Amino acid sequence: MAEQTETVRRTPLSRERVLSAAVVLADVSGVEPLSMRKLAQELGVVPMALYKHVANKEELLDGMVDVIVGEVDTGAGGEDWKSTVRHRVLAARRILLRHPWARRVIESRTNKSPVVLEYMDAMIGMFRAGGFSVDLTHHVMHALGSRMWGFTQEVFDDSATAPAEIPPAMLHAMAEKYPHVMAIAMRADHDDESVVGQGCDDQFEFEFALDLLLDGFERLHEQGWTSRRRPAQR
Amino acid sequence: MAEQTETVRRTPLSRERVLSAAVVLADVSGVEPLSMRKLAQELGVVPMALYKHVANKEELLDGMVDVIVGEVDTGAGGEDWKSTVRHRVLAARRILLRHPWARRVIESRTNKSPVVLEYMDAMIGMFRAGGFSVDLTHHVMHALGSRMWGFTQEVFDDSATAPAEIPPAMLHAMAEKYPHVMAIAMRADHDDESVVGQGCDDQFEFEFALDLLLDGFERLHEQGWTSRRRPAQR
DNA sequence: ACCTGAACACCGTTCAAGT
DNA sequence: ACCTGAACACCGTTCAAGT
Repeated sequence: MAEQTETVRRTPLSRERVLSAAVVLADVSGVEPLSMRKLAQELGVVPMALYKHVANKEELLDGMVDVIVGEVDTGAGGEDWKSTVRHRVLAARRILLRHPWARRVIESRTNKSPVVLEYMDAMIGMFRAGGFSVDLTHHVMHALGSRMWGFTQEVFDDSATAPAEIPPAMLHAMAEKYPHVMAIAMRADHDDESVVGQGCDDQFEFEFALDLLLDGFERLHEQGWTSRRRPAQR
Repeated sequence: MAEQTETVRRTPLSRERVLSAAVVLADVSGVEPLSMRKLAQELGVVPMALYKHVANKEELLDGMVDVIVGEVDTGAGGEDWKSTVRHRVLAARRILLRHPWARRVIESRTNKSPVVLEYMDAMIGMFRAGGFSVDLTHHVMHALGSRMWGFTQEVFDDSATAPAEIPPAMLHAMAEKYPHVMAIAMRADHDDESVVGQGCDDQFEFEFALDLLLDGFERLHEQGWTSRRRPAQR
């Protein structure tokens, strides 16, 4: 019996095994319910055994981010800086969409791991290779923000306001209180055949904003922008 | 003695008192350590007493966001849609900077409260009043994202990589591994007198990105953009 | 030296027992 | 009917006792 238990735990615990098990667990049921204790149980190990491979839960989360960032396809650039950046960001997005919890965790990390620094360094390098000044690149990276990881905080979630099971009386009341929100949720455009409550195409929204930013960056670069002048003042 | 205790609790508990106490507590020591139990203690009340005014901790957080959003100065618009939006966003930012925890909490909310819906409705209305189509406004709101609340996730935090107490040997090693990150952290521009590690001006970065977006929105609007065509394709 | 069970100091929330 | 103490089912992590 004790022997069989030994057999089950054949593969010894390692940082990698801990991290990938954590990623799988988060993929399956989210990060919030992910606990050191549950992770240990999943690995058939006593909770304290984890602390041999990660100092604490914070470091576990750091490691999980590294796993995800490591999955991003860094091959296949483009011809110019713009398509290179675009490709990398969309490659990151593909990974992030597979690990929805990663968005929140990446945002909560304060210490940048070597893996994360390397990713950012590469992205900065793309702008520099495109001839961007250190100055402009700096601001451009800030403007890009979390979009460089392929995600945005969807703070405008009209799918929640969308039709579904909402009773007509309530819809009517909402349309009176929040006419603009409802107009968008309903996509009721006068000069167009209205498609009611079709939800959002997140990928389209992401690329819309990404391209808007990249176009803006390009314009500033071409104008030889420096931080002496503000973008609003041309 | 029992009488005095009564006297101390003079003002009866109310939803408002619970929420504002929670906001104060979060301002002082952050949201993470904020617990129902500590909040109750702060109010001189048994933990369960809170549940008379908020259904659970989620609803407490919802309410806290409402308090913050309610603080945003909604007066004083501008002449055109652009300056109106700009003013509102920067007004929101002023409030958010006073409640640093609110950023994270706003992002974590999935249910939009009436207060939040009203804020978004007003913002959508600003674009609509500026002549924006429902279609364009929809995408523009997505592109604005959390920036409509006056904050961005500062995922590119070079203050962490900045000088401070980092030993020169380590700085040198980092400059070899992450040359681009360090170049930006050091602000070492060749064709300019280099100012070493001055940290970031968050307000400048915020306005830089905000204006970049607003300029982009304006351009699309003037071009009569519709979602049939993608922004990258002009 | 390594490993780990029990313990500590917390949580949010339920529930039954008190008034 | 209202209020609340105790309890439940969890946490992350420390630590001392076992091997």
